[in-house]
Amino acid sequence: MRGMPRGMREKVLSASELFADHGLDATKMEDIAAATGVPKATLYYHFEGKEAILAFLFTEVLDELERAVGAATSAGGSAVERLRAVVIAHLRVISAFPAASRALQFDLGRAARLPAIADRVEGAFLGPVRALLAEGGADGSLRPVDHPGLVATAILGTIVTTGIGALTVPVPGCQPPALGPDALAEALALFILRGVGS
Amino acid sequence: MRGMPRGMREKVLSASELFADHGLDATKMEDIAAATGVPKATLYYHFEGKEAILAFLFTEVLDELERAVGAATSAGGSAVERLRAVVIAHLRVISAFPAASRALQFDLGRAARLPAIADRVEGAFLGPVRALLAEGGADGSLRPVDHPGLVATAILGTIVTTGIGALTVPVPGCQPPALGPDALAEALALFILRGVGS
Amino acid sequence: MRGMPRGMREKVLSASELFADHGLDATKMEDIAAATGVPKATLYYHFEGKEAILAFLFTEVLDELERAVGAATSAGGSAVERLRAVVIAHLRVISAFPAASRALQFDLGRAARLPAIADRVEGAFLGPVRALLAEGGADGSLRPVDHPGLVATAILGTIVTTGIGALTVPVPGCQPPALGPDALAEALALFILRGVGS
Amino acid sequence: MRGMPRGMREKVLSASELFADHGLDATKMEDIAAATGVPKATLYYHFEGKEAILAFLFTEVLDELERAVGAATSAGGSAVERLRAVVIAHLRVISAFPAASRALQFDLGRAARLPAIADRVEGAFLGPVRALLAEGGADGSLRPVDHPGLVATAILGTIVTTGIGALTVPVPGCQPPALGPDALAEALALFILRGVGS
DNA sequence: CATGAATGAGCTTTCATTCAT
DNA sequence: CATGAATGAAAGCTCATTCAT
Repeated sequence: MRGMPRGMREKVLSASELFADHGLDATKMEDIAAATGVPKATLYYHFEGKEAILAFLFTEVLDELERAVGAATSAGGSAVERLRAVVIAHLRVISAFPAASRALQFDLGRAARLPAIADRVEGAFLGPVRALLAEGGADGSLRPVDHPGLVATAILGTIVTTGIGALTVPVPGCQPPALGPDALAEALALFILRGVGS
Repeated sequence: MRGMPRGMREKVLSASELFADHGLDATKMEDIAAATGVPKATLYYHFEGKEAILAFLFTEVLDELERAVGAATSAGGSAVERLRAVVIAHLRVISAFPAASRALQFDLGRAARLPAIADRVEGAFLGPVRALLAEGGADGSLRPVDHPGLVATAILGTIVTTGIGALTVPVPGCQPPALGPDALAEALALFILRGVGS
Repeated sequence: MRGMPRGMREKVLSASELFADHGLDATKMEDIAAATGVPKATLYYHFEGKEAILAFLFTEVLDELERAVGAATSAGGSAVERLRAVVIAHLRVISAFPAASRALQFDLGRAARLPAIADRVEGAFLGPVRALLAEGGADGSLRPVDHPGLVATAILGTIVTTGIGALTVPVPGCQPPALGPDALAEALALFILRGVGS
Repeated sequence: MRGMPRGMREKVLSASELFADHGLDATKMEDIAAATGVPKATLYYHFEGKEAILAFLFTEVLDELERAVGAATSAGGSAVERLRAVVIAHLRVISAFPAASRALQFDLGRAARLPAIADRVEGAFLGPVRALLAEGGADGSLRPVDHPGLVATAILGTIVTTGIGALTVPVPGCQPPALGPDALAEALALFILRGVGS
């Protein structure tokens, strides 16, 4: 990917919607060109191809996720407070990049198979959360868990599944009384920390 | 979809792997024909197209899920016991249809946008689980929750994300020490009921 | 073509409209089956294929044309009277088989290249009219012409072009004040006998 | 249809023969590509599809027809002289574009149903000829006719039917002693002006 | 740097036709 | 005799990608 001129980043980000709505395969270079106003051949001048554009979008989201989760985990406070901060941070990222997040989920199956993406998710979210679970077990603010990898994945699934559903708008007008990212985080954190048992 | 002759069902089910590995768009009718042994034109005789075949696969999984979850929720016992049964049931379905489940997750973005699929997930899982949450709140075996729809979705995300990761084999050899569906259910139920708080 | 059971002829004739509207290639066996109520495989039992069905329709029209023109030319009277009768006869056939006539014109290019059809047109119309021109030249009721074949073709073109346009309804509602076959014949006979010169 | 580069027009015109010999449906894009030397995808880049290519060919002929008939009718002289000029002009166009004219007649049924083509024929031939008939009725050089539209159509049918038969070569070797366009025009003009009556 | 024009490589889909019953 | 089911064989069309300017 060659250095992008000013404005290109924003233009290309605006293609997220397309990928989110149709998926990688059904999104044609022609459509991207039309949606961004950047001629097809110019897109090829800056990106290797369609996949590179999608990867760029994913990278933008994952960069932000890494930054936000990093900030949350490296802040002060007990493990439980920082885990709560992670949930909020993640949902805010989804809220900030709704279309790109939706695109990421749309092509999740494919994305998860791209080692580059899997590595980024590991580094940006799963690793930090596993570390947090360990620290929490040690400082007594979290319950020790037998399978930290599994639990980290469960937390990721919880956040992403509800976040995409509640914070992005797949079909206009068919959402329940939408919670904002912070209210959603409140409810989710309760679920993640306490579960549903009495 | 015309009435399918004996054996066709099994042959077509065997195409799940293809969809699971490549996704809808990258799965060519040619490949399906080769994998199933059913000539391309014959597939078109029985199904409207590629999408209809994928929908058929999804339907098979969701039928089984509905049956299994239905059995779990309608069994005797407290709400908490039945919720635990639902988790086991769901993971067993994923375990029984690993490829089709993976395909369902692969094309989740698309699938979730198909109202038919969304309705089936609602009827097969979300509805029953919301009912269970309400009953549990009433009988005291579960903690009352403010947003039952959100929590049901969180439980679904938890089960599917970890189930697909642990019970199906996307890329050979890169799994953690694989738990079976029942051991996984044990661990997940703990997370879902207790959360990770201390 | 096997012997056709009762009612089949009428059913198949009712497919003329399809051929007239879409042409041979764009008319699918499926459509013919649907339009006639005769199952596709049964059509194949009675006809060699699509072309054979179209040929059957053409034959019906050309049989009738031959009969009608034959009656007109073999009636008594001068050559000019009989030529006038030929014009009337031809237009009545078009009027009696509007869809099949339209189909014949639709696939005229193809039909004219089929020697069988060309021969039938020669035998049913061109030959008799050439004979009439010769007789008329002899009995003085018609002007002797240098190229009787050319003139016979010109007469055919005149009748068919105007007849199809005026007596069949390609597009509903866009016809000029429609003349019936006999009024049309009157006008055409005047053109054919007198021309437009003063 | 995008703007065509130099040489494309000629190349595409050379496909007339294909359409003339096989008709629209039986002419495969592949054949056109082979015949013109223009790759299939490039044809699709310049034309919407097969029909658009055929329409382009028709347009070329009809443009020329319009020009030639326009010149003939706007020349000086009496109506009868100009009508004679129209016949010559039309036959010369057929002679200049034999394959495309044949293609036009081959798919006449289809073409006539395309409003665009019908309009062009009206503007290029029928309208001018109707005007001529009116002028001739006024200046006394032509016989007044009751149905000018019908007569104009009859003249068109006469010219086209004989012109295609005599000036283009559908099947090698089965033509009568071929007249050239001018000799043919002579014979036809006689028919059109005087008819065959004595 | 940017891009309009061009195209190679496929894939979905359609249908005429066959044949076992 | 009649027909539902099945399929082989195309062909139209699309699209990612390239490249000369």
